[in-house]
Amino acid sequence: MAYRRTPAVQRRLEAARVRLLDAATALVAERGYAGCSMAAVAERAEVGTGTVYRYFPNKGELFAEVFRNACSREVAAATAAGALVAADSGSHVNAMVALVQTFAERALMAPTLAYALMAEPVDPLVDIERLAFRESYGDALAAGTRAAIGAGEIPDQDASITGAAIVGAIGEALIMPLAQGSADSKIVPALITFTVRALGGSHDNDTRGHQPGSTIDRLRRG
Amino acid sequence: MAYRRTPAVQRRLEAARVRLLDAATALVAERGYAGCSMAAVAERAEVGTGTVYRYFPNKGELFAEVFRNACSREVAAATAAGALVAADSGSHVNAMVALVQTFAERALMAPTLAYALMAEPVDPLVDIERLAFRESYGDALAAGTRAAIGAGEIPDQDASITGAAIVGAIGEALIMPLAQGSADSKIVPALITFTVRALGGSHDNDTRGHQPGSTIDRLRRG
DNA sequence: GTAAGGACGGAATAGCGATTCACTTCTTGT
DNA sequence: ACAAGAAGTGAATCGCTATTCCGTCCTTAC
Repeated sequence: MAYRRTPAVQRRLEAARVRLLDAATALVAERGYAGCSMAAVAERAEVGTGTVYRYFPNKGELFAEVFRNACSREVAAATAAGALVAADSGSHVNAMVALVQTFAERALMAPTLAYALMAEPVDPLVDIERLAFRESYGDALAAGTRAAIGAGEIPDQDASITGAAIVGAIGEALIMPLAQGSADSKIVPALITFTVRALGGSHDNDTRGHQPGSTIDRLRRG
Repeated sequence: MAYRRTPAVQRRLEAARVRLLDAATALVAERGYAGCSMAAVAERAEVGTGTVYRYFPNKGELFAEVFRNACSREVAAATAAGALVAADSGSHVNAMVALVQTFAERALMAPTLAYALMAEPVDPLVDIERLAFRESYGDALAAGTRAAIGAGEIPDQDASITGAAIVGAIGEALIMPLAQGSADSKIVPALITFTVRALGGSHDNDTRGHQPGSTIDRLRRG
């Protein structure tokens, strides 16, 4: 009984785990899930293939965690942008516009990752995370919709359906640009108009707080 | 040189090909793509596994054709419904409503197939057909949008983006019901309202020609 | 009837990447 | 320095199913 897991080792192990997650995330962002064999992840993290299995029971679990992290980062950024604008402008519709805009711009900025998160064929285990991702976005939008209804900004409607529909609309409209790489600059304004109309509201073309380096700008850039 | 492919044989071969396509289609509709091994298709069509390869070079090609057929059937039904209403009511917005409604109702009626066509992870070769499917729908909706803009029914907008966004909205809002099987009856009206608002138009709640057995009813069911 | 040329069947194979495992290397406490 | 026990390694294995292969069975023309 000579080997005790000392704090230093514990830290090294945790660091290795993080390195594996980072390697996997980077690979997805670069090549998509298709380019992510376990061997490639191991190589990128500079460990042996077998080592990966000392940290994750199988590929599905590893990438489920990768997707979970990436998704929650995205949702957090978008909802934070929405909350910021809600507090700042007092308009729930404006808040939803900010949310949608942040979602779309971040997706266009990291197209391969966005495609993987939204549409690429992957593991069933990972699909669950993707579903959760879309659901989280939908929920955030549904919450905004409810708030806007409550404030009388938009007509009464089934907020859950509206939320899901907006997620789908944004996602679908982005997929073609994402698949190619041609980020048409007019797509985001068009989607914002679409969203606001679909909600049944109106929105002042608010530009407060959109200076480079502002909080909301940082949220959009990630 | 004794065996010439006689017309009778030719017909038998074509029939066998159709039987294979039908078997594959039925399997997709019943169990989804996941339940479609080549062996299962062969068994269902009552031929040996190897025989399948006398008709299709590989699995991807077989299912690409299956998807292509199913997709064009769906798109044809929806666009026909739209055209019918356009001619009947003179309103392009009403036509788009009919298109969306037909799309959604048919999807809810054949949920496993709809899920496979829209969202299930499949072969890359098949993915191309799926993309084409969504694109066809988007194009049909974009055409309707353009017509409605031209007729002054709705404000000017990028019709391609609007078309794609509507496809995405409908698809996403349907996926959860499809994944489960709970076809909430209020989802279709909600999606219609969403669509009309997003277009920026209004629509009279037209019920002409919606009697059971009418042409449009047949399009929706068929 | 029969030989040529296909068509069919389904067991055997191939290929691919996830996963394992027997071994090496490292860390720790004495 | 040493032994116990972990952690790391990567070649070998496994599992799965698409695909091939070759013997058998049909169809045709004479």
